[in-house]
Amino acid sequence: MAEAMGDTPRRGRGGERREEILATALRLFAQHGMAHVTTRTIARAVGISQPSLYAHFRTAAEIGDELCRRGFEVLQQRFAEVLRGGSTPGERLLALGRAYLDFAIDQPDLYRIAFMLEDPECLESGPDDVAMATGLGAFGALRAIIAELRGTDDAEGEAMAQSIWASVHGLAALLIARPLFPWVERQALIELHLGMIRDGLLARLARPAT
Amino acid sequence: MAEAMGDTPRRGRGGERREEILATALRLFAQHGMAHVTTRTIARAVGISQPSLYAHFRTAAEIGDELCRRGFEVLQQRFAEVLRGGSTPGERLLALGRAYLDFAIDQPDLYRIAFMLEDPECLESGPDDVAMATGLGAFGALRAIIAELRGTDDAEGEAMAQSIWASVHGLAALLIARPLFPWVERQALIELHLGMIRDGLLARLARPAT
Amino acid sequence: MAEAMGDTPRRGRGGERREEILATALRLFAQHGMAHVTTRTIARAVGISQPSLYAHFRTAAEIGDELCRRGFEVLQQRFAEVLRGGSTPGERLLALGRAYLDFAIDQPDLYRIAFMLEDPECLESGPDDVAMATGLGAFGALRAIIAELRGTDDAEGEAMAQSIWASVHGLAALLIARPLFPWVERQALIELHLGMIRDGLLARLARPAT
Amino acid sequence: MAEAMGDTPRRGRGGERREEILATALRLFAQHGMAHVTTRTIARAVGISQPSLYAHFRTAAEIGDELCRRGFEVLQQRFAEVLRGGSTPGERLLALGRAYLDFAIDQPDLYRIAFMLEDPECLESGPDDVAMATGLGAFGALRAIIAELRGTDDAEGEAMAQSIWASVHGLAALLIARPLFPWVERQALIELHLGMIRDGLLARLARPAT
DNA sequence: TATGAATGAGTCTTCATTCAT
DNA sequence: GATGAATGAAGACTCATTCAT
Repeated sequence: MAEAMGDTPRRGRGGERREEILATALRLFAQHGMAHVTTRTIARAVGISQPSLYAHFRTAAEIGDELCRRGFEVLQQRFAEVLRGGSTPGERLLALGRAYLDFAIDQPDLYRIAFMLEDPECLESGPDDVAMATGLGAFGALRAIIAELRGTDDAEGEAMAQSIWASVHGLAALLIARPLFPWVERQALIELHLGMIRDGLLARLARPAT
Repeated sequence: MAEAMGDTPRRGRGGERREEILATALRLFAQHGMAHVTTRTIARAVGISQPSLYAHFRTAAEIGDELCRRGFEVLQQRFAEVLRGGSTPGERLLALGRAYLDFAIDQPDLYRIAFMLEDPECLESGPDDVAMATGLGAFGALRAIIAELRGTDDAEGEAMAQSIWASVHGLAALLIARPLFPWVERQALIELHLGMIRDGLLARLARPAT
Repeated sequence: MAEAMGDTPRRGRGGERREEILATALRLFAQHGMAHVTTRTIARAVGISQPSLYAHFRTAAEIGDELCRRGFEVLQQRFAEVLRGGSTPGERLLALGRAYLDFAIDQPDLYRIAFMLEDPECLESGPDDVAMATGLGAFGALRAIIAELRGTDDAEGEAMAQSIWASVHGLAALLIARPLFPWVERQALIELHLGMIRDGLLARLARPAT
Repeated sequence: MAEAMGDTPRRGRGGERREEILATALRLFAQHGMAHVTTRTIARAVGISQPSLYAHFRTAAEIGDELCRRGFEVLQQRFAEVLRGGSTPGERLLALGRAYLDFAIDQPDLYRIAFMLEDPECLESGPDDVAMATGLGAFGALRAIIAELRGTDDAEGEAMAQSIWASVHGLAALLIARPLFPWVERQALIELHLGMIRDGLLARLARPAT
C-alpha cells in the first residue's frame, strides 16, 4: 500500500543479516554444491524464514551473484599487491601464479564461483563490472609481463597468456575438485608447476618455432 | 496399483529409439548442462512422450550413466590408439594431450562428469570400473612417458606428471566452463599450450634446479 | 477398418488364454494384493504382452469382476455340498463354518471383495445376482439350521444368525487382514472358534435368559 | 536443487490446518478407502493446494500414520477405563467387549484404520509403539480374564483369546462395512453377541473336549 | 491374435516465490 | 524487517489403455 520512497532498503543495520546470509550461503555452496542448496536450506541455516531472504535479496540467484562479485574483488586486491612489488618479469610471473593459487586454496568457495562454476548467472545477469574488470585486469597483468619478456604485444602474446592462465587454473581446479587424489606435497607441486610453466614460456620465447 | 518388478524389453528393433534418445540427451546436456535437462526436455526433443523414455531406460539417471560409461570408453580407446602409435616420447606426450583435449571438446558433458564435477553422482552410483580404469590408465601412460624421458621413475616424475595433467586439464576445463571468453583460435591455442607444456618439461629435465 | 461381425470373440479356442489369464491374475492378487497388481504384472506372468489382455477383457477391472463372479459361484457350490450332507444341525453348522473359512483362506481376494471391501465396485457395476444370491442363500441356510435347533423361526433366530455370521466372518477377516499376527495353529484355531460358537448358541438355546 | 534435510515448522498456530487436514483425510479414507485417496483429493477437499500438505506432513503416508496412531490412543484409553472397574471376570469380559464395540461404532473411521484396512503402512513404517502397545494391551487383558477363569495361562488360553477377539471384531467390522444389511436392533444384537461369546467360552471351560 | 511403441492422466514430491499479517 | 501459510510450475515416475503393424 505504501510504494513510496523508491526501493532503497537493502542496507542499514540489516546489512549484518545480509552478511550473515552471504557467509552462510557461501559455506553451504562449498559443502553441498550450489545445485543442492535451496532457499529453504539457506534460510534454515541462517535461522530465519524463507521469505525473509527476499528482504535482503530480490531473487535467489542474487545471492550467488553477490558472492561472485566479492570473490573477484578479493582476487583483484591480491593481484594489485603482487604487481606493486617490482622485480623481474619472470619473478612477477611466479608471484602472480602464487597469488592466484593461494587465493584458490584459501578461498576455494570463491574460486569455485569465479572460475569453476559454469552457467555463472552472475556473468549474464548484468554488466558485472567487477568480475570483468578483475578478470581482464589480472589477465592484462599477465599479458604485460609476457609483452615485457617478448618485447612486443601481439596475438601470439595473447595466446601465451591464455595458455598460462589455463595451466595455473588447471592445478587450482584439480586441487579443489579432487582433494582426495594422491597429490605430492602441495607447495613443492606448486613451485614445480609454476616453474615448468615459466620454463615453457621462456623456451618458447627463445625458440618460437617447433 | 504400483510396484515395479523389473522390465523385459529395453530393446526396440535394434534399439534405434534408445540411441536416438541417448544422442538427443547428449546434445541437450552439452547445450544446457546436465542439471538443467529434464526428462520432459529430452522427450520433447526426441519427439516422444515423457513416459516413453521409461520403455528404454529404467530411470532418468540411467541415461546419464549410459552416456558416462560410453564417454569413458571412447576416451580409453583414444588413449589406446595414441599409445599404439610408436614415436618419440615427446610426440607421444603431444598426442596424448591432443587426445585428451579432443575428448574434452567433443564430449564436454562427459568430461565435466569425469573431471570437473565435485560430487560426481555417476562415480558413486555403481562400480564405475571404466572411469577408474580410464583415469588411472591415462595417468599411468603419462608417467611412463616421463619416466622414459628421464630414464628413471621416482617421486619427481610423479610430481611432473601431476603438473602436466593439471595444465592440460586447465585448458580443457576453461574451454568448457568459459566458452564466451575471447579465446584465440582454438587449434592454435591447443598446439601452443601442449608445446609449451612439453618445452617446460624438457627444460626442467635439462636443468632440474632453479 | 473392418468393424463387421458384431463383437462376439471373447470365446473360441482363445478361451484357454482367458482362463490362463484369470488363473494367473487370481494367483497374483492373492500374492501381492489386488492393489499392487498391474496389467503389466499380469501380462508378464502370463507370458503375453500387455495389449493382448484387451483381446480377452474389455477393461482391466473386468478381470477382477469375472473372478469375483466365479468366487461367489464357488462359495455357493461349497455351501450346497455342505448342506446336502445330511447330519445333525450342530454338525451342519460346523460344516457351514468350515466351508466359509476355507473359502476365505483359499480365495482371500474374493472374500475381500465379497465381505470386507466397503465400496465393492463389483457390486455396483452390474446386477451381480450371483453375489446377492450366494450371500442370502448362505445366510438362509444358517437361519434354517438355527430354526431347526430352536424349533421356531423368529426375530431371535435372526439375531442369532447375524451374531454367528459375525463371529465366523471376524476370524476370516482377521486372518486375511492381519496375516502377521502371531496366530496359534490355524486349523486348531478354526475348530476351537467354530466349537465355541456352536457351544455359545447351544447354551443360549438351553438358557435363553441372562 | 533438491535434497531435503528435515523441516522445522510442522506447526501452524495450534496446528488448526493440520487438524483440518487430518479430519478431512479421515473422512475421505472412510468414504473411498485409503488406496483411492490421493494427496490431490485431500488437498482439494481441504481447500488448499497439493504442496501445502507438505507444510504440515513430511510425506503423504504420514497423514495415515497420524490417524492410525490417534485411533489406537483413543482405544487404549477406553480399555484402561474399563479395566479399572473391578468386577467378576465374566463381567469384565462383557465390559471389554462393549468398550471395543462402542469404540468401533463411535469412531468407525479409526476402527477401520486400526483393524480393517490392510496394508497399513502405518504398521510398517516406524516403531509404532502405540499401536503395538494398545493391541497387545487389550489382548493381554483378554488373556488375563481367560486365565483367571481357567485358573491357568497356556496356549489353549491364547487360542481362546484369539477366537474371542475375532468374534467381537467380526460384528464390529460388519456393522461398519455393511451398514445397509437388515440388522436387528443394534444394542440387542450386541448384548446377544457378547453373551453368546461368553457362554461359548464358559461352556468350553466346563467341558474342554468335543 | 498378438505385439512393440506410445500416450494422457495421474501419482508423490520439491522448488522459488508471494502475500497478508 | 520478519513470518506462517500458501502456491504455480515443475520434477521423476507409473498407470491403464490404444494403435499401427
